[in-house]
Amino acid sequence: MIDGTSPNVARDAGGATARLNAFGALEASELADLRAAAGPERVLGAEDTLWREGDRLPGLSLLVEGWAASTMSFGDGRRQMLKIHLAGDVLGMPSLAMTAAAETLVALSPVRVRSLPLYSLGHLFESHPRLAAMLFLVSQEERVHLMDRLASVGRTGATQRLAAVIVHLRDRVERSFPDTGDSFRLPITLEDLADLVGLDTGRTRQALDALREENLAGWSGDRMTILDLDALRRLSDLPARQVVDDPAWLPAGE
Amino acid sequence: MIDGTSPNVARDAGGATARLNAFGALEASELADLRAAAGPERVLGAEDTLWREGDRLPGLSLLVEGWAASTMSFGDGRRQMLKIHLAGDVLGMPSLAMTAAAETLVALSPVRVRSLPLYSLGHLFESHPRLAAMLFLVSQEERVHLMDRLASVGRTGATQRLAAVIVHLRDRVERSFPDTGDSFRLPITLEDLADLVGLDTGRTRQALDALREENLAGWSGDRMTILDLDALRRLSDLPARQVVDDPAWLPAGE
DNA sequence: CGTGCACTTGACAGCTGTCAATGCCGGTGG
DNA sequence: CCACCGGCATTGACAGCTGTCAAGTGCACG
Repeated sequence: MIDGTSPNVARDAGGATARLNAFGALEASELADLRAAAGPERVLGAEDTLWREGDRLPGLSLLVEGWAASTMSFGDGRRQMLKIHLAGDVLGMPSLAMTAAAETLVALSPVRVRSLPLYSLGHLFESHPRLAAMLFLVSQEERVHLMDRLASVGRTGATQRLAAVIVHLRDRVERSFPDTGDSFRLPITLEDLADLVGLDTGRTRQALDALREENLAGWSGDRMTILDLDALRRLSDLPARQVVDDPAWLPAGE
Repeated sequence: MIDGTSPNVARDAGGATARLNAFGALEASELADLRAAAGPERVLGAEDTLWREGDRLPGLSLLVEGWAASTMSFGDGRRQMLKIHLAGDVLGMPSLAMTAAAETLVALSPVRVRSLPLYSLGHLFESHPRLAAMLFLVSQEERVHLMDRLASVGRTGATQRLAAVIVHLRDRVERSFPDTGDSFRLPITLEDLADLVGLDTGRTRQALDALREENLAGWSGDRMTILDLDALRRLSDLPARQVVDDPAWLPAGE
């Protein structure tokens, strides 16, 4: 592995199963076809760009290992980080609906990715309806995540926003790597974190200090440590989202 | 019709086709099954609630006619409006991934809705993969929309944010009702608009005045009038998103 | 030992939210 | 018909929060 902190739970089928399994166990034939569809692994370095907003989307990518981020930039250079992607995430789905990529995708650390050709997506909807429905559900989950972020950024102040981001991150890391303790690696710069929260670096530092001061969370070097998750969540004022287990309406596997 | 301003383009199959047709024409059998799956029409009054965040989601709803909004509220009463729904929208999809509804859904005007039972969603993925893929694409489009909003709210000031919201609204109204001119009905209160943009009513009024001052847009009573769309879009600093026409990878219709 | 990059800190202006006072309008009840 | 009331909109004062900018620090790298 490139990096010592990514357990291989996400490697089953090139990084896709960690997220999909949340909505029900994958069957053997589904897994096999997923494996077959994904292209060979490619390795990219930190700060490499998979694609830029405005580009024609080259296709979907499965993030097998490492950290990546999607961002949107404004004309004056301001940048909003939309999401940090972890191993197991499928990259590029939103832009499928558009003629040009809506987001820029950059590696935050060295990453390993496998591309997923578009025709195989069509095949997937035809041959594996249950798998397609799971992909659909992952997208709905992302929508909820974005809605949470929008509400947080639109209606709360610096510290509260930062708390929300940290809690979200922790929940996602925990779900991908269930054995994560109260601290996880977060290999980004302060400016990246500021872009993620929607603040400048000065205010982000202040907010971090505030969280540290109240023994809620600490960030040193590239490691985020949660000191009081419940209090952080209360501060963020967002409910703990619980992903549905195995929706009754899912088509049966074949 | 309840209200004089909604053309019936969206009524083909109970409100779903306006959005789905964007990604390719629906076939006869697809249409017929959609029609059959949707429940009877229900009429709700303005300010009626379809469901509240935290509720168990009663199921999907097709918005046949009228305006609705999804919102998220914080403990202290602050509220973020996530989206204004138009006739043709499918309501409730994000919460499918969760055990409890993530958003509150309220009618902004009298509305007509048809419920779409969950088991029929499973059937849809099995029997109409092409239709399922279109529903998938609609979700991706929504993700891009949320990403745009997040970037706008996170990184731009009051007037710019308001401009972005107005442009987004116009684009969506225009797409659902192609014969819309430079003005459309927007039956919401100033406070609703403020909740949508992520501002208070005072600042929203100021921003509206600023747009009016520069002959970009005007809002009087319940009607929004676009005076200079290009300038508005430039101000918002978000690219004009172009929805993909007929993706090559879509499964063939049967 | 220099150079560059990221981080830290602080002053300051500008923007935004809160709050309160006022006006407007439609609906209700006398 | 008229007085009253409640909801919504408008406006302004004010404090507080946030972004910009600049200077200084520490560290990794060459």
